Amino acid sequence: MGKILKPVPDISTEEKIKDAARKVFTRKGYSATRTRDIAEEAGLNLALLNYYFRSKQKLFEIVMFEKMQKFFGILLPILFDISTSLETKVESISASYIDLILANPDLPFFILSEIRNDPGVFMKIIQKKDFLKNSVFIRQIKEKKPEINPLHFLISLLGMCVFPFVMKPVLKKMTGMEETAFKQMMLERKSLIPVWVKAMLKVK
Amino acid sequence: MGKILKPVPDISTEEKIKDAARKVFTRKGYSATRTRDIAEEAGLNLALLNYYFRSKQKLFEIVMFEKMQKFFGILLPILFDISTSLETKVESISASYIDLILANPDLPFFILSEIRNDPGVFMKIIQKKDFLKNSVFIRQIKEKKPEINPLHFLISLLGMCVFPFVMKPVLKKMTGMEETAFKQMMLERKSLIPVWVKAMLKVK
DNA sequence: TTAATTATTAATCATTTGATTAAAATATTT
DNA sequence: AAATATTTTAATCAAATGATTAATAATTAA
Repeated sequence: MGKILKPVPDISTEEKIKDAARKVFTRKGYSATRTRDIAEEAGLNLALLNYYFRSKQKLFEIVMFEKMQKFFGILLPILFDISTSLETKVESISASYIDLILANPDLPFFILSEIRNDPGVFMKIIQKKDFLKNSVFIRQIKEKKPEINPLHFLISLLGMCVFPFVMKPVLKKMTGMEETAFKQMMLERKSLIPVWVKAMLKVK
Repeated sequence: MGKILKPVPDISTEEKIKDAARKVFTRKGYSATRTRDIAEEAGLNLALLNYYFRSKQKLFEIVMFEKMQKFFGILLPILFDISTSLETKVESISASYIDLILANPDLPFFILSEIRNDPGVFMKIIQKKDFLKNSVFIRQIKEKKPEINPLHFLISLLGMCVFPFVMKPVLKKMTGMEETAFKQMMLERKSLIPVWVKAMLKVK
């Protein structure tokens, strides 16, 4: 017998709410989320949401900001890395984006959806209008393919990495594919996409 | 003077409601749409929605079904066309998808979003689980690239066509790009994507 | 023209939902 | 231990929202 040595270090109420909010908001989006869903998910009284965070909106903003940092925090450092080659950047983006989304399947849809609903939320992450054009990545593409708008390649690269996750429900319905098979394909893409992008940059 | 010859043929109330519902549902999604938004958009009394269509849900299903037909009605005939080459199919898909979405900018996000919320709505369009695997398109790819899962190429093709529209709000914020410049880029992609896909199928 | 049917409106209902409050429980300080 | 501060709860509020109703207007049939 004997008393319990570690008296339940237990996660704080505030953090329980944020955890639940992350889960529900990213799965259902702001509009479809009820504050009661979050309270239930957290196993807490509804009033505690307003006690710790002032409103649904405020709680959402905290979650949204976190998620945006996750999503763009991977991309931006790579795009602006002066020490790596274009090829290396393409490999890094493929690998880290696919790994990130495999670990956070609802992330891309959530981000794209909420930025679409309110492009204003995006401001806190992205400062200047045209900072992307001066990125190392874009300049490296322009060097290799001066005749084509370099944005085309960034868009295609991101599309090949992210879009499969966005269309996953469609894909599953159309192919009968299971989750494990899907994940397997996404792992394959980590090495396929760089090969494809290199081919795209070389052609014509 | 003289009386009006055509005495306002005017669109029917029922159609006015559907028009408004199409617009509001596709822009905001099911959850964020208020029946009052639709009534206001149509310039009609709220009760008429329930008079002509039984409920918000029923009205939504009609719109959703239409939109799915639009979205998949383009893709499926091409994928199953036995009379065209793989190259032709890739060109058709690029061209017709990009044109379709340029004319209906909210379409892809709406479709992907609502299928994600309720994969059941998809059933009415897609019948068998694995019908895609037996499509001419997939077989043609398998012939040309037996060592890679042919789905990879379909996913990449669709990603390159559709994803730019899904990430448009992000793109605009990050580049300061205007609507006309965006459209211009999408027109360029109609010819770029087939070139890229061919290169992807050839490489390695 | 009158009667019957159909379409439209304003008012209202019942739920849902984000938020608040006052009391109770728990923890902290003195 | 008593006093004070903090956290949690149940009950409730007000506004929003999908839906209905009963009365009115417009159209069609007799």
